[in-house]
Amino acid sequence: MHFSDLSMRQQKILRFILAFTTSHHYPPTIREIGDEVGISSTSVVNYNLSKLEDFELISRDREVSRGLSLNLPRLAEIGLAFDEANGNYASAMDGLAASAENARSHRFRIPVLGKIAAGQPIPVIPSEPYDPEGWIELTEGMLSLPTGRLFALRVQGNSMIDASVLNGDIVILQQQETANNGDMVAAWIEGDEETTLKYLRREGDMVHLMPANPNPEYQPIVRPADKVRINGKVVSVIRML
Amino acid sequence: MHFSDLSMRQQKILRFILAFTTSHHYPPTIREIGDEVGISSTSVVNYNLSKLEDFELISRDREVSRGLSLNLPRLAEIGLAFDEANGNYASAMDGLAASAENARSHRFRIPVLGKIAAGQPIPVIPSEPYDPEGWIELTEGMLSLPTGRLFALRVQGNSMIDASVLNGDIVILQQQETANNGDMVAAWIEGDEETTLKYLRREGDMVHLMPANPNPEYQPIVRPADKVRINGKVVSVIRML
DNA sequence: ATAGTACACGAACATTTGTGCGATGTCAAG
DNA sequence: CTTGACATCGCACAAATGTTCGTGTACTAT
Repeated sequence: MHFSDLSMRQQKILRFILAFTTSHHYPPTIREIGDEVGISSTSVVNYNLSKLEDFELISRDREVSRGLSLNLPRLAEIGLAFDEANGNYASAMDGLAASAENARSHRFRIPVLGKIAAGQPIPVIPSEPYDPEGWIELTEGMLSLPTGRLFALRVQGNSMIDASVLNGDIVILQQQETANNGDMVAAWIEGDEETTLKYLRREGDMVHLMPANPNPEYQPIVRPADKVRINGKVVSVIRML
Repeated sequence: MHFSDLSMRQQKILRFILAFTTSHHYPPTIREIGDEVGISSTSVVNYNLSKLEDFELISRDREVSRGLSLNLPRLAEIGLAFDEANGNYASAMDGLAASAENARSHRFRIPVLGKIAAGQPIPVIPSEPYDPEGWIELTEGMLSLPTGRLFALRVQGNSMIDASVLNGDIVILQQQETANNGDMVAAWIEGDEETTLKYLRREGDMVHLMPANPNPEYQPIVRPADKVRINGKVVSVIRML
């Protein structure tokens, strides 16, 4: 299951819910979704919403207005794709007050999507739907890189301790399918069905995911390149004490 | 303006909104609030909600179901006492001035005031944020609700490398005159006329400022307590790669 | 006393908003 | 060609939900 496996409408719906929820602090209605995604019938939105619920990408409270919430950790798992043009996913939507508010400010709003294992990778990231604890906002000069497609994860485990990334830290990643040797990346390992935070190293057709911890308990993970999918590259680390 | 200045109903309403939003991931309706707080009339809830909006403690979207959201930074400012029954954030805090002049947006704006040495002297930390070289914005849950003014500094030097604070990192500090043993603090050393970033340790009348670097080049600084002034305590570390 | 203000109540009202259902189009399997 | 799962559309309906308004009470200032 990958984000791109979803229908275009479902992808748009997810992106819209994320953008809307982030800027409004409450979820959108069926009609608001329909208007934005270009679905005239509320029942079609409802239909797709139910599909997304089957995939556990959202959860719904029936008969409750705006009774839905994103399962952001799961979204991160399947590789939510951000809007290319605007970089910032939050301004992906047009015609909303949100985008207007966003357009004039040179800020990066970054969702904290969930946790990532740095250590013994955990099979499935335990997830609660939309965690309101999570979004951070940085201003222009704070990030040097082309601003775009950013998301954040909370680190679990100590495998990257030598890279000064500790258990509990938040890493900000730039969403990308490829990365260079030496980059710290979030990688999905097919077969193992797990995501982990490691240094990337390529050797021929093999990909080495290198921990940064001298303890022998942490060993490199070596896999064929086609069994590893890069979710993003770490561009920033944040720690709360 | 303090939290306890609000009417009991308004206090209850705020606590309920917080509890409800936390557990449902969307805000409550007027009637849900009324039921919980013990208000039979929806108009009374509406009335009090409008009051709270005047105080900028919440923001509302008119004619929108569940169209309200808490202004957490402002809430922290006025010292919201959380409900023990609901578990979270049970500690009573006496919030003081934070930097939340942008009340509608529910964000913490943190000025980056300058550099701090891990071994080098730097100028005083101004009590009035002026001419920051930049600023960072974090939102609501990113920081455990601050009880004081926040500011940020850019780290120079490697004396705290063992604490995973590297050269070039940005540390966010909470302004306070005192700190506990083990806290990482920015301290002004009288006589030396310099500010430095170190771990704090008290021993009798002496204050030890401990580096976190095994290299013998970095030595603890030991001074009489009255020669050391704490400028703030590190609550967060940010690193850009 | 009189007027004014803040707060509260309840009921009627007007939207907003989720749900249900019949009809249509597509496409691949039988 | 027929069948049937998918996905879509439009529309009617009912429930959920914000708004308005007339009334009442208590307290304050004039």
